[in-house]
Amino acid sequence: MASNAVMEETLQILKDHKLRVTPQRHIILAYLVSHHNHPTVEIIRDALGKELPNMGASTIYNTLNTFVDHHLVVELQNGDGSTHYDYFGTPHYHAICTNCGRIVDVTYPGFSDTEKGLEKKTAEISGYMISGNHMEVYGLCPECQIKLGIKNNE
Amino acid sequence: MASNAVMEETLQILKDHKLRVTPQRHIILAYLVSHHNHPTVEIIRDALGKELPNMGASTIYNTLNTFVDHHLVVELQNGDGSTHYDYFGTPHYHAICTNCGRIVDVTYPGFSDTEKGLEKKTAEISGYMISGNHMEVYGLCPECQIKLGIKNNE
DNA sequence: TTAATAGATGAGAACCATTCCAATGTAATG
DNA sequence: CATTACATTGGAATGGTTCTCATCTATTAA
Ligand SMILES: [Mn+2]
Ligand SMILES: [Mn+2]
Ligand SMILES: [Zn+2]
Ligand SMILES: [Zn+2]
Repeated sequence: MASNAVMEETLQILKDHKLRVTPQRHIILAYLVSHHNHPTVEIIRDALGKELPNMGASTIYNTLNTFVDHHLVVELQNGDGSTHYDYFGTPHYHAICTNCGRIVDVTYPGFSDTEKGLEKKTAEISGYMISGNHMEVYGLCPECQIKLGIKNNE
Repeated sequence: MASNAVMEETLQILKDHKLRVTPQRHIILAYLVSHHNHPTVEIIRDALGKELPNMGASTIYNTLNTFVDHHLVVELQNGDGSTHYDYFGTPHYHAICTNCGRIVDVTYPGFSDTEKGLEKKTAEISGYMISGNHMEVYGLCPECQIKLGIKNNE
């Protein structure tokens, strides 16, 4: 699906939730839809500073929290002290480097079944009414493996 | 396995890593081994205040971070702003209530296979050298379902 | 045992990501 | 237009965690 089709669809979700589509919300969402680097507030702020120089930090936090509340965006921690954000259009999970903090998307055929199975089992065992999940896998990214001399640079 | 056997075994792990077993480390570890309530630093501090009234907050943070570094303890966030800690003797994952923050342990026969499968797939796809994972499932705990009128109190 | 070194604790200061607040601005409603 | 509710902004406040450094304790060396 084209990026602007994704945008249209997502903006519609905001409207359906009776949220106003302000310029700030629009450009933050556009940034997240088109970048999958799992940015922090600071990175978003720097990237959008030219388009909306006066956008307050609290607006970015408010906006992202709103997106999270409506399940458009997920929050991630990689140990660097600040929260990372990710537009969650396509189901996936994350591999996080324990050395440099790099976060990469992962999915595979059948992942959805794994996920559904986990949620179903959890509901049965815990009695929780399940609304979602997060899976994270930790390890050394390929670059750090080389940097730390664990793997040879081929 | 008896609780003090678990303690002995875990203290040995500290010694193997050439870490000193101080009174502070001992009682914090004992607390975590015998409580599975996923406490915060504040809760640990209150609980142990009678045994070691002068224990500094920084000591608790240092100690817990050390345990985390050596994979004896895992950190959890439930959205209340502070980090929760969990002695991780037996592999399990967590169901977290999105309303009240309650964290409960979950496991089931075959969970280990699910986990191993996820790690293996992730290594193949991402090239990461995997060292661990975290799985969390979100939803409403049974009490909150009743409290919010979603489920009847039977 | 004593001396030297490294490791650990504790009190409080500092940090800093995030939230809160009050004032201002703007969109929706009718 | 008038009213109301929603959003943005900048700055202040918050608070969990880390940092600093003096003190203390365990370990090792002599
Ligand atoms: Mn992602
Ligand atoms: Mn647990
Ligand atoms: Zn890395
Ligand atoms: Zn609950």
